[in-house]
Amino acid sequence: MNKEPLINFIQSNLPVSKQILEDIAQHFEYTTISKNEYFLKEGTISNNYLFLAEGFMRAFTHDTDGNEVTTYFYPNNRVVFEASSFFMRTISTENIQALSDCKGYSITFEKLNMLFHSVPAFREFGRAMLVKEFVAFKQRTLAMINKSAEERYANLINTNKEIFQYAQLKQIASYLGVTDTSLSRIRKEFSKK
Amino acid sequence: MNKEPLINFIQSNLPVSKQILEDIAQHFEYTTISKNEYFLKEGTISNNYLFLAEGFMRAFTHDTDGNEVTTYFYPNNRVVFEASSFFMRTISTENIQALSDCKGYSITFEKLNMLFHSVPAFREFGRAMLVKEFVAFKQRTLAMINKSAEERYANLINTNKEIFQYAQLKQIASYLGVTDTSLSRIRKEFSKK
DNA sequence: TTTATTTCTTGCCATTTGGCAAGTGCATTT
DNA sequence: AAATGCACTTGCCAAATGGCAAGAAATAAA
Repeated sequence: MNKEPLINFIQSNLPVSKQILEDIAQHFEYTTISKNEYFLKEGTISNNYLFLAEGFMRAFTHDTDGNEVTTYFYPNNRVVFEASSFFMRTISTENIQALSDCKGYSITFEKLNMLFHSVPAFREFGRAMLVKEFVAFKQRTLAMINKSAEERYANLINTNKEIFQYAQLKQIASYLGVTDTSLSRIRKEFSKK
Repeated sequence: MNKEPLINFIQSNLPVSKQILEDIAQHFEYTTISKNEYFLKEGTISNNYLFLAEGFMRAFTHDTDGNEVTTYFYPNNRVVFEASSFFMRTISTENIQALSDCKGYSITFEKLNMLFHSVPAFREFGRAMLVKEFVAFKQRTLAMINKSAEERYANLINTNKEIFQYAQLKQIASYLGVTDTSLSRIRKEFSKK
């Protein structure tokens, strides 16, 4: 079983020896998730931390009216986890679903903590991933406040074009904070330019 | 120097012995910040992690047009830090400013890491604070997407009334993602009910 | 291929929010 | 007390976005 993608990813975020990397990677296990299946279901406690080597996923929750709201998209070469449920052991209000067939390497909460304990340097990695997600959310909040829907759309298409390849309009719309109707129009306007 | 508030706060988030608590608290130092002064200035690397015992603060940044956007309010009995700059050692794009005279206990990045190392259980505390902030931002993003300005206002006044005591309208407006004009109107509508 | 189903687009109009400028109220200064 | 400066409010109108329903296009099923 080839864990190169995982090892490369960790290495690019944490400068440690090849030996330690192997040691860390060994505790992750190969995982596949078929298109439309769930990595996490709301109502459960998340117990898996995943490095997504191939594929595409999205997180979503339901608003007070019961509508799906996409909260995040996960391209490959990223870690996928729901911070609050996974680390705080609380019941998740979010779902994480594969939008294409996915392959990756996952580790349980218990094992991850064991690794944090036995490989102190790896804690930095864990923290970095957490902070990274945090920053992404902060920026998104900020964009929601001071960018127009069209600007948010433009930014998304410029930085994450692959989203449009995997997700459907409605899912992207709720992520951008507009209705699918509006997104359709924005798209039209945008294509004129 | 009485560190009771700090000790009580840590204890409420982490079940460890009185002895360990004292040990942790001993590394924090008493800090005061006068009204309108800065705990963090954009352009610098944040090096302090603060437990705010008394007072009220806000974080803000500037949007692309140069306008101030309030990104967070910090009531007392909370920790105050800018995750990305503090933990990743990056230059902050945010300011954190005292909205009233503040008192608290702060610790440097270096010392905090030393504590995480020497008191393993305390790492859980650090992670919990990070996740807590994260969750708060997620919820705010969600609210920006699927709540009207009036609902966001109603929620804020119900859960954080003290904000209205310390912050001015314009600061609250940018936090809620509306103009001060609109907030003024929302407020008027709201008071009718 | 034909039919059925789902996704996306569009027209029409309503609602929300913004922009600007004038006005009011309160506090500080002189 | 008068003048100045902020913070906040309000009126008027414009711009952005939403809601609904019908239609077009794409996709899946028969």
